[in-house]
Amino acid sequence: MRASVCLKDIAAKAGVSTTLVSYVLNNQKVDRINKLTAQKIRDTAKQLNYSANQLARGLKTNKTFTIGLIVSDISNPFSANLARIIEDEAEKYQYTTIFGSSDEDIGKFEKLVNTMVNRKVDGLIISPPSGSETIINNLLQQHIPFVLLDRYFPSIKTNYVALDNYAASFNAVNHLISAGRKRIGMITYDSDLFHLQERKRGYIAALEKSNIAFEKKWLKLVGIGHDRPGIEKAVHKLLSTDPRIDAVLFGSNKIATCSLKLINSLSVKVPSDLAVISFDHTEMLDLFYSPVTYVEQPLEEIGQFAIKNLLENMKDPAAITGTILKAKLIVQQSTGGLIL
Amino acid sequence: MRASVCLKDIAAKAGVSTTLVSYVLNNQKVDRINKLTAQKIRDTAKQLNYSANQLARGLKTNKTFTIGLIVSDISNPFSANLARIIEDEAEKYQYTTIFGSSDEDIGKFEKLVNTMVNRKVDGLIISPPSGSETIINNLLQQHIPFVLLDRYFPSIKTNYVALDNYAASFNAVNHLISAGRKRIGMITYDSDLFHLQERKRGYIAALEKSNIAFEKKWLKLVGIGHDRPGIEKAVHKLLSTDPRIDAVLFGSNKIATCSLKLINSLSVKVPSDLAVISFDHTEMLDLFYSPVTYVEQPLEEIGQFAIKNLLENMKDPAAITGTILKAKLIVQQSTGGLIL
DNA sequence: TTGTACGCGTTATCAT
DNA sequence: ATGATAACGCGTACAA
Repeated sequence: MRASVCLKDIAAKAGVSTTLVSYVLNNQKVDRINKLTAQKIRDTAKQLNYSANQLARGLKTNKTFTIGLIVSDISNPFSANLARIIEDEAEKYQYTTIFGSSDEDIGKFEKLVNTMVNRKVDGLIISPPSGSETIINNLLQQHIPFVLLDRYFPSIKTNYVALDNYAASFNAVNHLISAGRKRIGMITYDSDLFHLQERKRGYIAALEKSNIAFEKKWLKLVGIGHDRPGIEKAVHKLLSTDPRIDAVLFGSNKIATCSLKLINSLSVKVPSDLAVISFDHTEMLDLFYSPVTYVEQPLEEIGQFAIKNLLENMKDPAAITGTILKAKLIVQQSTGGLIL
Repeated sequence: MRASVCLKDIAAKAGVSTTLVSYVLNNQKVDRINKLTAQKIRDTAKQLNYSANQLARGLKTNKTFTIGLIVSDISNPFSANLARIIEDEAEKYQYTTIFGSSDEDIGKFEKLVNTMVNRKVDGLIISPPSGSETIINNLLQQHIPFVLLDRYFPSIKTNYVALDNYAASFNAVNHLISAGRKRIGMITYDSDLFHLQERKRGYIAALEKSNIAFEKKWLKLVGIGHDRPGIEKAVHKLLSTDPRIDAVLFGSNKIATCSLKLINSLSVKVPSDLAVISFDHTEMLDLFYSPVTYVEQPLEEIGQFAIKNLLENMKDPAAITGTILKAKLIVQQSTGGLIL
């Protein structure tokens, strides 16, 4: 018992060759085929409920209509939202998406890349972890189309879609300063990833621009994995600075969620004691007792550009596009003006 | 230029047949192959950085090591968390996951199923939308291994992993009653999906058991899509019942999030005016001004059973397992006792 | 150890 | 103007 009907079955039933069946069902050589024959083929195909084996087709055509998506963790709302947009966008062009989570682990990441390449995905959309330059360069050498997502390596010429993290951070901190804050802290990841460096750079630049002397104790770095204890320690340390900080920028939605949970259980009041801003939106921010100002990434655009750049790169290997998008600061109560 | 090195390249370079290369690299017929030859093959394979074309292998072996996951919306935290668990669990057995979101749309759903079947996934994990019985029956007829996730059809004998939604709902409402609530509302989806019916049934049964006469105006049904206006209308209606309800059970995390946002902006106080319980956990619930009691689904277990049942069904087509798991009620402040 | 057919769909080439 | 033959993509499995 074969699993499903194949071209041969249709050919046999319709009394023609598989060649003809293939041509008809793919609308090729339309003018050379007798219309009645064509109709008969179409009818039997429908009757047998035929649909092509994509494995065989892919093997022959070297085209699988599959896109590989590698994020750091699909369960993170940021990734999940992006995945959904990419899925929809890919579907518009008949592509199916396969995915994997790297957990920022270079070993897992490499394995995922290899798996997807061996499955002959037509292209990859990748959030590369720290230290993955070699792997990315390999992809380039193998002429495998891909787009870096959310992050990129300035030293490597690739497609990428990312945020202007410097500006996003700069504007967020600037907003805090405009609201009268003077001692502004930041909790972000201890990582050499460029986009995270940019967030840090924007933070410090905004302070400098307003002649606020940056103090090292205001900047706390935490592990990029699931470093809940690290984040909680950072919050405690920031809250025991003397004089105490009056504002803080969280470098990611995870950091924000974890920190706000802790802050919620302490006697610190937002925004009177402490103004807070988060990177990325989650529902939680709107439902915090003092709805939280946040840096909104244009997820739709990011996803759309990722697919667009990827498709272009698949058509033309020389088409390499770096896309930088701007964030939007959504101001809510958590950064309300100081009562001086 | 061929994309990547294939068996033939190794065979040529090592001066042996492709057959031998295949055997060696797959550790077959180990005892019949000259160890030196084997080593030479392994060396050249490594040297050329060979890895097998999974398309070709799958075509021949009828095994792709791919699992298809269809949820209603991958960006929903419930689905995203489950997806992550399933991804990890599948990876333990070398399976790659491809995914798709149905948006509870039967057309989209059917298309996703077909796409995945044509890609010769070894099995499917599916959250079926309402009205998909025919499609599910087709899968059974085609002997395609699958497991229904989160939902199932009592009328069809399939693998499934689901929650005891009746008990979950019953216990939640019972908890409200124990906390002194007398007029308990529920907002849930207007759907004939069994698991949602069960939630409703549990709610009503709990009222009856405590001799509370159920009133129709306490139960509000909203669209299963993205029905924000419907949910908001339901909240308003529930809050204008007279005498006003003193508790409400939200039938999903989406309903909870949307409702709580609205409630947050009104003058209703949780839990003194209104006790609330949500289905499924999201961070938001912990950060609501009165942390929200919720029905916790054992996501890990659900995901693990899904893969386990699927793998068993793949080995033995006769192995059909229905798994029902119990929810846990996580009590927080939002259901605090009434001050009488 | 090796040749070769096979899985299935595509397509260049050949035949009426 | 219509249609069929056969090679091919790549890895596997069985006969030789």
